[in-house]
Amino acid sequence: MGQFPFQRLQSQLSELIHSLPADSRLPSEPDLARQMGVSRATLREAMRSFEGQGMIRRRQGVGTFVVGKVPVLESGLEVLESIETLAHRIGLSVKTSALHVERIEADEALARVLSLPVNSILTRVSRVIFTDSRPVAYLVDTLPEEFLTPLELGSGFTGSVLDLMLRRGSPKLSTSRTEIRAITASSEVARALQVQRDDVLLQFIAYLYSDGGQIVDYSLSYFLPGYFRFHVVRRVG
Amino acid sequence: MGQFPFQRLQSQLSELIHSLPADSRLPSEPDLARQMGVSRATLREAMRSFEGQGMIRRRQGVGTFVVGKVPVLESGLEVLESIETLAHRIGLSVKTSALHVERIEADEALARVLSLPVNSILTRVSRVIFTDSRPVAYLVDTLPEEFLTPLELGSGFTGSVLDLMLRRGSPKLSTSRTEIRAITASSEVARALQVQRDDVLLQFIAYLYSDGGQIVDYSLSYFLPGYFRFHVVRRVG
DNA sequence: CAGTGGTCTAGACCACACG
DNA sequence: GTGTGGTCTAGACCACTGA
Repeated sequence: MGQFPFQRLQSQLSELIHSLPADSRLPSEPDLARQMGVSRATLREAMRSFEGQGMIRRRQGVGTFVVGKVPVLESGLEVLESIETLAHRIGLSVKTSALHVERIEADEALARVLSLPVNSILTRVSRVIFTDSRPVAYLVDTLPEEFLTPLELGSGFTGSVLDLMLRRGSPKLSTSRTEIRAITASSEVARALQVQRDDVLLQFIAYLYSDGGQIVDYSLSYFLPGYFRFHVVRRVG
Repeated sequence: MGQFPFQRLQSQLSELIHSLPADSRLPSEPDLARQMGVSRATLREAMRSFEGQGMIRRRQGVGTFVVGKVPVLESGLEVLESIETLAHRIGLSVKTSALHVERIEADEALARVLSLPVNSILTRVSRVIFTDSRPVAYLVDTLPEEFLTPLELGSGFTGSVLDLMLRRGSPKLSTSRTEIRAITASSEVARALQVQRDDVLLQFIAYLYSDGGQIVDYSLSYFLPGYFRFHVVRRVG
């Protein structure tokens, strides 16, 4: 056995993956491990990075597949827009699924971020965005009941709280302060996005303000790298 | 044995870590695995996420330590500034180490991003930023020799190409287009930042333009989450 | 040198998808 | 049921640190 099984493995796997057509299936893990002359644990560890780069996709009970070119949702961060609007502008088709609307009470942490008393009534909207028959973003909006009640969400509601407010025209919105983080997927988010626990994600934590300076919406967004490309133009000095 | 060793493990470990004072050492991995009633592999997998969150730090040959509160470098993305300038503005002390300056030739990929002929002479400046006696950022600048030669870098050069150009006053700089990604650490970057391979990092890919529209500098930046907090103010519609 | 974290192995059992 | 990926185990050896 070589002294650096891991690096050798990665290049071997890279060649194998690139040599196969899109959507084709790789050998099963036990078979592939035997072929490569390593244990299954080592094989899986090496595969992790390829999955993180979006080159392969593993589906439990089915197999491991080569991923072809994927549509990319590219956007500047200067202007706030919904994923739906972004996709439409680019000419890409996205679908909302797993749309859930809940009525919840503010715990201490939520009360603090929304500047409200504890136990205030809130509306929570969570949803998963699909494109290319794959979940690529998981979005959770939390906002005071005064701005949105579950009852207001009739048919035709796509899940975008931002678009709904813009369509409604009230409250008047001004800006969103968005923090950008790199994180690993929790069990909950991993399930929603059909990735492994501990896979890398881009996270936005956003506070949306009305033109009166009030916090209208607190949102958490999780994006699959590879399907999104965010950029910002920074001025010097 | 319980049916979900992993989740139980995580909460047990979380309690243990929080119950210990900063900088204290955890039991060795074999000991801890025995105490928790799991195999060492499972223990290490659970520890990964804590390390990713910056709660613990593992050092080969030494041990695993609880990390206390760490200084955070917070910054908006609207304005481009060097890490040194940012740290100074916040009142934090950072040190540059592993400063390397090379003279290289543009390969095909570099030539394309810098809009130059292949084999053009380039200057590459790479460095690691320390704070709190820990590497927290790894920065690589690549730029045409006409803008910076290795010879220009006398003593007092901190490593910031941006600051040097601003001090020098030429070329005149306008904006930087910065792409923001969540990635896992390659072996090279992992070594520089003293983290595990596959640990999550925030990456900036930046193109710095002169006011003539020419690309002056192409930079890759890798940030340890937990030590940096980047945000952007987005306007609506 | 002894002790630590980093890597790897061979095998087992589980949860899941699909015929 | 059969075969897949997901998880876990017990043990081994390596690379590194610091006394």
